[in-house]
Amino acid sequence: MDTPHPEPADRLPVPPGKSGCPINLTVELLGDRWSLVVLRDVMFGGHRHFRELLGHSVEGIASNILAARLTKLVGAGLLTRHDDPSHRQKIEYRLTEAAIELVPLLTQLGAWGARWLPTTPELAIRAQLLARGGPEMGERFMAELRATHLEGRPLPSDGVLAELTRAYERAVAEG
Amino acid sequence: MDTPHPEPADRLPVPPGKSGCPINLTVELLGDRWSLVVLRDVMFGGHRHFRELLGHSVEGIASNILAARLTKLVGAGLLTRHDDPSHRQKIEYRLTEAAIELVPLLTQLGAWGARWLPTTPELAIRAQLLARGGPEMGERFMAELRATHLEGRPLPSDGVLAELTRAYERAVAEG
DNA sequence: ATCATCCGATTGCATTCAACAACCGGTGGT
DNA sequence: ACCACCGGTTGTTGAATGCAATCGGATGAT
Repeated sequence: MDTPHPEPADRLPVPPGKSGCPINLTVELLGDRWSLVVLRDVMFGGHRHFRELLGHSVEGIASNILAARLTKLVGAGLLTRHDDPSHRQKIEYRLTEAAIELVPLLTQLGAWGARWLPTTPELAIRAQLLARGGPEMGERFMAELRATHLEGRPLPSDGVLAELTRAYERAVAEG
Repeated sequence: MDTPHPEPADRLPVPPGKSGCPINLTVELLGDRWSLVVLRDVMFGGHRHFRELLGHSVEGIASNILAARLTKLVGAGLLTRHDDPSHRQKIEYRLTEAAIELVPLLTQLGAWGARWLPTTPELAIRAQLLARGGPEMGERFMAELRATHLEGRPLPSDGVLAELTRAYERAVAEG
């Protein structure tokens, strides 16, 4: 659980004998079976609690893996832990700015998968819609995420996420 | 080594009991410690042979892992194997169109890493340059890769890759 | 006060994956 | 004949992952 720093400012802490290549370091941090899937569920699914993430994910992550990933992501500065007023031992996980800036990456990931892999059509629609929206749509989405995760404001019902969700539900209804 | 099909056209082979989410399927395929690093070395390093990939990578992949990844990537339709005329048992690995279309993803990966992780400054420069070039630069780079990997033409000395390499070497010399 | 339920995890166990080092047979140049 | 090079393979070890069962504390209804 050695964590890279979450601060973009300080350069040159320099890795010991490792690589230092941006692609390699990112893969080292996020290149496993679950990290990005968990972040996807927090971003697009709006799930902020352990049980939500455990159950509502389509893939069925094991609870020990989820716990390990959450700890790692918090340590890496991609998630923050907060007490939930409604239940003393309930914990809320929120995205940090670093995680929110993964939106373009997740977008590309989804777009590529929708293009080259045998995806479920209804699920592919969201990815395609977001990719087709371009950087402008990505920025709007990131602004929404900042508002809800960083400033605690409610999600707009006319926002990007709402639009994506509606498109998905429409596809499910039609299909 | 069960491989998803490399054809974008045929939809609806539908995964058996799995997920179907574009992000999840892409993570399932590429979300490990080495797959993207190998592709990075083929794309940016121009390495097409086993020994090159084994030695010239900064990270030092083990030979058995490299062999396994190459087989997997070929099976997944991201690389193709070709005999090398210069040596009967030399094998050349070339990028496919599917792999070339990972350029935007690799770009985002590098940009995010350069922004949020303790990268080596000289290596970060390439990532930042490519990201700053936007989709237009990405397209030019992809065109270069198609020319060399798909059509067998030589790399232009005034191309994107040459420019990135020069920027890197300049940074090394100055630093 | 009791009890079922929900909360974020933890434990134990089996399987898979990655790292490391040694080695293989075929090839090509000298 | 020699030897460096070619794309791998083999064997071993420790780490990561997947799965099922379970934990102790908190909560709410009865």
